[in-house]
Amino acid sequence: MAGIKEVASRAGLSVATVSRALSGKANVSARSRQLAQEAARELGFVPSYHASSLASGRNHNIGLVVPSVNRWYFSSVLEGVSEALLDAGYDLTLYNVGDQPERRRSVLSDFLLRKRLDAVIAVALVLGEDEIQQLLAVHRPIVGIGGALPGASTIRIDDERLARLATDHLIRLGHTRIAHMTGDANLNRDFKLPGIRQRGYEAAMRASGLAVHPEWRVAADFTIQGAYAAARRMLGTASERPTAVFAASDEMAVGAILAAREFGLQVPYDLSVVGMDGHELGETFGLTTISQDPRGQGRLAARTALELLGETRHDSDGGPAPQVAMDQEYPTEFVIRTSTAVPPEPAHG
Amino acid sequence: MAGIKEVASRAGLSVATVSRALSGKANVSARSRQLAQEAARELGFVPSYHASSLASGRNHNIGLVVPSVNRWYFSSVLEGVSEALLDAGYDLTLYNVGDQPERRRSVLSDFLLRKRLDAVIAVALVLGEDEIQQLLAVHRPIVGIGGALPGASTIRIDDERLARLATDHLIRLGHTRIAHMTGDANLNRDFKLPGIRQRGYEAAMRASGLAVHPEWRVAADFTIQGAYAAARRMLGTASERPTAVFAASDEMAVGAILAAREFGLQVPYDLSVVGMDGHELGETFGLTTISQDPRGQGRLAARTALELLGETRHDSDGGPAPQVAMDQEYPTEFVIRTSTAVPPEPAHG
DNA sequence: CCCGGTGCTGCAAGCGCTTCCAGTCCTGAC
DNA sequence: GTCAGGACTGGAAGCGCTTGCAGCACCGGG
Repeated sequence: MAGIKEVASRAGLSVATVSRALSGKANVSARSRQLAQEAARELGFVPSYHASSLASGRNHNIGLVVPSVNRWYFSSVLEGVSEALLDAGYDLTLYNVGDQPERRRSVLSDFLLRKRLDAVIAVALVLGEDEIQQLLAVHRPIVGIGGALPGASTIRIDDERLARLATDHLIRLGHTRIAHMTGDANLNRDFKLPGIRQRGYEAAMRASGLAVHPEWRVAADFTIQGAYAAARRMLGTASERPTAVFAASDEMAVGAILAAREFGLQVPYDLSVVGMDGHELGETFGLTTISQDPRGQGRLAARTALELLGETRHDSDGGPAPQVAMDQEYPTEFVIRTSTAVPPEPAHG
Repeated sequence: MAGIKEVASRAGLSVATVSRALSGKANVSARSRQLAQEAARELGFVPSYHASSLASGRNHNIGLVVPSVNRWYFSSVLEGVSEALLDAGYDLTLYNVGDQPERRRSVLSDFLLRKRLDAVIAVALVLGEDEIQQLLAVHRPIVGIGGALPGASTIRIDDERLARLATDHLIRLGHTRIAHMTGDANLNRDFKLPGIRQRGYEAAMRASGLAVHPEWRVAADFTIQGAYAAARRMLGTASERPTAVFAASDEMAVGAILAAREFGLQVPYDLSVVGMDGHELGETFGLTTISQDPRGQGRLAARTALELLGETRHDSDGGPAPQVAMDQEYPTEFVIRTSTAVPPEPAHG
């Protein structure tokens, strides 16, 4: 494993010049640069990460904290972040903290703070004041996606408004008996999203003077299979069957559609279903949904972090210092497909 | 940001003793250790990763190279690896190389070799001889999952045999017109798995003297939606409709089931479907499949890597040096559910 | 009483880079 | 011809830890 010293002696240059040449710094003659590059290539030299980080104070490494990696939304965000970071020559250190709060705690204190991360991107992570302070204290950029991180840059969508919009779509079609599939509060108390979307649903119902039947509020775990099981239970037992379902995620919407089919209900003629998120499966099921491109959000988060690190200043030298919005609302799109229609004629009066 | 020097002076000890005390080394008196720990806690000291890595040569960081992060199999492996690594106090650096070979190349040379990774876990990655040599040259453990990495430890299932088994299951039920959903070779030439499973299917068919109708070989992209579209096309155009489908993944099997329903075909009475992998969705669809627990494979891969790093020797000091199998076949399970049955009676002779 | 161990401890030498600073050479203006 | 200034260059001082080594106190055996 060749070090920079071998490269220097092979190139007939000093270590200092080789370092400057290879890292693209100024004040190196074209000849020296070329000599250094050639020698480096011949020896297969790659600078030691730790040594250069230690010396320069920069890590070229960004941490991503996610509660899960198995769900479409999170893996899409991850994909976007990974893409943008790889392009920028940054490493991505992944912390899949899952549901366990104690794991999250140890990740925060033992890992994140070890000065080895230049920035942290946190997805759907709700942190306590003290935790945020802890993070901000190390003076590294923090970017949040889909979760409130007071004090940090965030990329978010207006979940409550969008949930309201989705519900309104059903109401405007003429539905009055609208069920809502939400998260299971017992599963993960830190996962605030279901509650927010539910508020949007309830606000829309209330605004139109519609009753929110407790039987129509069905909790599942945000997966297709969980929602399928929950929807079956609801459709099988509800004293009055809803004519529409607003699911807090597309996976759950798909689960609801599958359950409906099981009951011989035709979507959308017997049951309208609207989802939320923009899952790839939505098209196959003709799902009406609000699409939010998590991959793009991941990319944006990574770019925001890089910008906060001053990584983009090189491009526009002379211009003003980059202004990074503290709170960016990511665009969404209401995609109307074939899973929503006017409610069926009342069967028996 | 307190350094070890501050801790040392606060504890009234030398830097050396503090270092030994905090990293759990022997030859430190209980008193010194406690003093060091107290001082460290009071100052909120966390050792600099880069400095300690540089000095010790150990990184506590393992790289994971995956072709995708969005598909169930890969995200499950990722989850397992992440879990085991987090428990061991190791960092996980993720390289989502995607389909692009040039990205893979740059990842390998620019990142992996930068001495910052203690080991590499590669999932479904087919490497050239030179690439493997390149990796082995840096003298770091490499663990492969689901892909042949000659020279490296691998964790794998016998895809060809299992595909044959799945096909045989259909044959034994009496099916003779068996379609196969495989990968699209044009999409990713490096993804060898579909070809291997297809060989198993063909071997089973041949062994039973059954014809492999070209119309029944349908290529898709290993997603539900892709398989759905492909299966629809096949079911709509095949001159002679198959009575069973063996899909090279559970996602594709689900896609096939959805397509079948679209054609009014009842699974399993009109069409038997068997998948492969053990996707969580399988239960919801009553899918007969061969289950392979990728999460467990990820955990095992991580543990294997740690073992190769000698990370487990502490537990069993005095015992023999850990022997790591170079090639571990991971157990699988044939799960028979309700998507397979005897073929339908021939409709018109 | 002397001596080899044993158990801790601290000094100091790195780990492999980056970067400050001083120095050299060369240019062009005066 | 002189000199200021710019363009490069190399020496050397770190970055913040780990660890080899030497030193010291203290033990028990001879």
